[in-house]
Amino acid sequence: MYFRGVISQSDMEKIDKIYKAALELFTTKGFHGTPTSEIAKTAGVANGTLFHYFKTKEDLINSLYLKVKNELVEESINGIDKIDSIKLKVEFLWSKSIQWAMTHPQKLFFIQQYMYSPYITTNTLEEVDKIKEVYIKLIQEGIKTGEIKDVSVDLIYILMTQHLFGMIQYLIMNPEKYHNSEFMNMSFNLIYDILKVN
Amino acid sequence: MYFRGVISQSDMEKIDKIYKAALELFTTKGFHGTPTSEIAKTAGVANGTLFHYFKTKEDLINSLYLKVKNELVEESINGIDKIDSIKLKVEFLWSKSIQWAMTHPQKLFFIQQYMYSPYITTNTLEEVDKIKEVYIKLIQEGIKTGEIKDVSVDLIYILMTQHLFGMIQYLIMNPEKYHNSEFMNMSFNLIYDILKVN
DNA sequence: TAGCATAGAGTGATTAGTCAATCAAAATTA
DNA sequence: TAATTTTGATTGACTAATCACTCTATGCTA
Repeated sequence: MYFRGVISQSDMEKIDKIYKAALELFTTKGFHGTPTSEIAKTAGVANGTLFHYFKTKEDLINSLYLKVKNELVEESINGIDKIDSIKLKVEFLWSKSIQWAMTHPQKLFFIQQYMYSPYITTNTLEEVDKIKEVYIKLIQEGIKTGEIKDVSVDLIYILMTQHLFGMIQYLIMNPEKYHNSEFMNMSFNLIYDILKVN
Repeated sequence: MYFRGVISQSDMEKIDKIYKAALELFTTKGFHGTPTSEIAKTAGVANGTLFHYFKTKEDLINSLYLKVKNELVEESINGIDKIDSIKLKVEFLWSKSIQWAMTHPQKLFFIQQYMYSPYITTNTLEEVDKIKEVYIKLIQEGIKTGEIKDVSVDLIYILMTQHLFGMIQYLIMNPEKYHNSEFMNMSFNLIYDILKVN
């Protein structure tokens, strides 16, 4: 987001409306498929107002990504320091991420859509590695204590993330499983069995 | 692809040149970022020729996807019937897929780019379920014989695919590991340990 | 009244797709 | 075989539409 000066309450409301409209339209019609004019119209502001808050369309896309991804990070991390065991910490992150994705499926889809688009700038990518850091530290700690296999940290991180995405994909198609605690328990063990030292 | 009449050798050559140019440009500049005019220019044909073979730009994108995905399917499946054990069959598919991805990283990137874009039509998706069928049958057989865990077939399929994508992502970033057979062996066991009944 | 937010018509650039003209090769005729 | 006609591929200038972004006039608030 691009802005010079103090951001007032009414600014924030307007910006939020633009974000909301953009998220809705991007996920249903794609980045290219949504003209800025339609975003403005859906948000209930004039075309010019959109460009008052965002330098370009690309700026809007990148800002929205940062906002959404940040939301995911905050909600997943919040409260983790109260937990002691490494396994429980990993499980905490795991279930919080799933919880977030199940309550905001559109936002998850946006993240994926963005990740595989040519809009990503190294700049944006770097800003977002907070959650990766948390995972990486956990994994490293686990390797040190001997709880987690001594395999490349990067590999473990990628596999966890991909496994998580897969599980969410399945849950979105079979939402009743999400409320089946036996299933959810098993689903975590499926991935943790890979990581843990037998 | 859209065409009326017999497709000659020279047609195929032209079409291939268009596909090649499109793949190159789409993966580096995105679907929206590449004008059809540039595809035609790169392919060395006139603008009108492109539209002679493909009804619309979207038709080109979808056709290219089908072609690439089909290539992956064919190369992964070819020879699998000579193998007996289920585990070895799964491993065969697994390593063939990785092999293909490592020799055609651009095509893999295109597949992912497409999967998370709004160009997918149900039509296209259905046409592409051939490889899924092979996997699904293998999994079902494995469940019946007791070799594979009795979990939802769809879930197992999604997890395998995601795990595979993750592994490829890692290998592309660390290509030296691809030639390390100890690593490659371990990488397969990582996923098979999830599936197999202990 | 000063200063910033908002509006929305306007602009210039871009692009998917068209179409009438051209060309090459195959088919037909002499 | 040579001349002529037919067929369909190929071309690229052109068009109609779209879109990101600008700009100036107006509104609002402190």
